Amino acid sequence: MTTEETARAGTEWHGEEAYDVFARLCPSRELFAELADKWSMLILMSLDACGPQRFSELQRGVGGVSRKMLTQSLRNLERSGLVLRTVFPETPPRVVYDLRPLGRELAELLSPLGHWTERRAQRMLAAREEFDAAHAEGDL
Amino acid sequence: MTTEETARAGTEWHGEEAYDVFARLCPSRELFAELADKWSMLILMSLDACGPQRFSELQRGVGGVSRKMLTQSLRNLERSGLVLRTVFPETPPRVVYDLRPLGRELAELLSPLGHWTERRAQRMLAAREEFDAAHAEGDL
DNA sequence: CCGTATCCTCTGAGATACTG
DNA sequence: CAGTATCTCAGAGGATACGG
Repeated sequence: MTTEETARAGTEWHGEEAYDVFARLCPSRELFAELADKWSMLILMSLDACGPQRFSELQRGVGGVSRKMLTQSLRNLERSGLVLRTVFPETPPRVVYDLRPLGRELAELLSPLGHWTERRAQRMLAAREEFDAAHAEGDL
Repeated sequence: MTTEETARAGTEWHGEEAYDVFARLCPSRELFAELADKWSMLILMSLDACGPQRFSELQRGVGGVSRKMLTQSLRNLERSGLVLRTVFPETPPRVVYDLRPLGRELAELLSPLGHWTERRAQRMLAAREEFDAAHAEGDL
């Protein structure tokens, strides 16, 4: 039995044990669930690819995100120490978001994921068609 | 303007252009949204870490997942060509899930994410407390 | 410009019970 | 064992309007 498997023997997490994202009650799972989110990931990737950005820039950059979800996701990321929010008290106000070191670490793991998805999109779409075709037969 | 930024000038995607996860209407975005999901990611990570597994093994491995969500996520992953489902026609039936090459590629990008979360959990939790404390002041 | 507050809709997801 | 089907409900998330 490997270390990995040992750590996962039970998935209840009764404290004392090491952090384990597979364990339902482990704090790291809650964090993981928050980060394993479409909007959060795209925001971090956008900040990684394009550098510091204003709120409205982010909204344009992350296509389809509503102000509500953008605000909400940014707050979570800020709260967990991944993103830095800086307000310039001008009129009209200017607010700039940037990655903090922790966020940059994560973004650098995330960006390859985005690129991989783009690179393999064709292949996955083909697989889908095949799958759908194969399963249409059975349902005639 | 970098290539990256050029590709993201508009986020509408009118076909013809390269795949772009930041574009709301790009097919790669739909794929990304499906993969940027707690359960899908944990399933791929579990298959990566522990090898081929049966349905019930996966359910135990991925703590807290319901049969419904497990089935649903596995179907999606199978449909997109990431996971292979093999049925052994015995009684009782045995069904084994494994990574296909495409899924293994992805899983190898995902697993570091899980480990990163576990490694940095403490730090993120500390940041949260700090944030919450700082914002409790203002709300007195 | 950068949000917050409110309303409203729709689906994500658990619980439960049934099938091959 | 490995699912499918149905019901149910909370909460995700969009639209809109207002505030600093």
